[in-house]
Amino acid sequence: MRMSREAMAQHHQEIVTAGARLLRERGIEGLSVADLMQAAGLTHGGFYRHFASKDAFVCEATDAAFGGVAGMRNAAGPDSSAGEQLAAFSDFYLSQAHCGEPGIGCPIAAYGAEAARASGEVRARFNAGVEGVVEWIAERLDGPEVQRRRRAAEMLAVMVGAVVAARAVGSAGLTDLILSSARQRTAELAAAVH
Amino acid sequence: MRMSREAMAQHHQEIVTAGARLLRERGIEGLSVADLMQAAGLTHGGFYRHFASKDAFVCEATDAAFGGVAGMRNAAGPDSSAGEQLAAFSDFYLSQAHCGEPGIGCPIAAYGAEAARASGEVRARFNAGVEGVVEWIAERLDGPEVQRRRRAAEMLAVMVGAVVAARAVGSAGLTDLILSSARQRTAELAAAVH
DNA sequence: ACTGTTGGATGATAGATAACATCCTAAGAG
DNA sequence: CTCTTAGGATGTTATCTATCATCCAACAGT
Repeated sequence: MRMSREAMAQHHQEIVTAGARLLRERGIEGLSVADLMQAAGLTHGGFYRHFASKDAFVCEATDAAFGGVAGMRNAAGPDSSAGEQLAAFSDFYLSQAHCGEPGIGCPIAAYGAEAARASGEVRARFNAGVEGVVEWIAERLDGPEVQRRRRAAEMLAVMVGAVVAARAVGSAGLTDLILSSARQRTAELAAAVH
Repeated sequence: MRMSREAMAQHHQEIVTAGARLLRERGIEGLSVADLMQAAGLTHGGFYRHFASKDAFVCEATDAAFGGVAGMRNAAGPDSSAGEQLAAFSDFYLSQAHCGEPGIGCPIAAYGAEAARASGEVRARFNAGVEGVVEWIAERLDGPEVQRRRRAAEMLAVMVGAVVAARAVGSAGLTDLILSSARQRTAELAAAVH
């Protein structure tokens, strides 16, 4: 059943979109090609007309997931001040909502550990993604370039670690403690901005 | 080939020890029962004489892995000051060595994200493990109980996030930036100790 | 006899291919 | 420019092989 060029592109898009979510929900090894294609409304056989391998799909879906992070960064709107943008970003990142819905959240927290043992291509996408986040944060901080990057990296680390730890523990009290202490630190870091 | 009672206990111990390492190296879904038993010097068939299920094994191995973290915390020796103990812990945690050898490192950074979607039993072990680390750090900080726990939670978060992010990116420069900025922050946090 | 180990069996599921049906697209004829 | 047609792109179903967790019967040391 050959489809039109647009239909094909749309299917590709749907696979990547659904995949970017499922990848964050279930991890790389936890997501099967069959489940992925079913989520996209297709059957598993057609997968390899869109991707050379599962790994190639993971690369594309990872890019899409980091693109979602970019959207999350712009939640405060482009007209807001740097401080407001940072606050909106870290507030959402460190929210219970983000912890509860990994599928729409940060790929680093969702499957960064798995990506560390993935192919070089996947790691390259993560490298670019992490670099992008650090740069975006650094642009919104004050001070000399080097210090801004250092503080941006620290901010990313607290956020990622807090969400990973908060998701791993079951107790609500511990989750709150971790998230709120991280929120406090990100607020401090973002305090001195232009 | 029946073995003595001690040999049986020793085998159990070997499975758990080898498993605690492999679990951190490959993740829960990335580790097969057959590989695990082979690493322990046994064949796959006997696994279920030691554990009711793979999940039960993951629980025990997770406890063992957190036990390894406790050993890592005592690297500075019990005679050192609180500040020295904290510094030794965070210095190792945020070292290239720890990033390069997940098998002997922190289970939260290694498979915390996977644990978040694991069974309630596994999550309970993580809860206890994380609580233990936070408590250990908090005991070595100064100030009122509540603030100590907050700072301890923040410290754990930066460390976990830094290692997860550092492992996920390939570039040495980015890894260094992340680890060193986290080291700087843990040093600040540990500065005011008794 | 009991119990832990072995090696193999089992059924499920994984990623990846193949044969086949469909029908879009581009090239050439008029 | 329009119509036709050959060829290839795209999706479906069925299937392959490997591997997974789990279980079991036979063996062997206590």
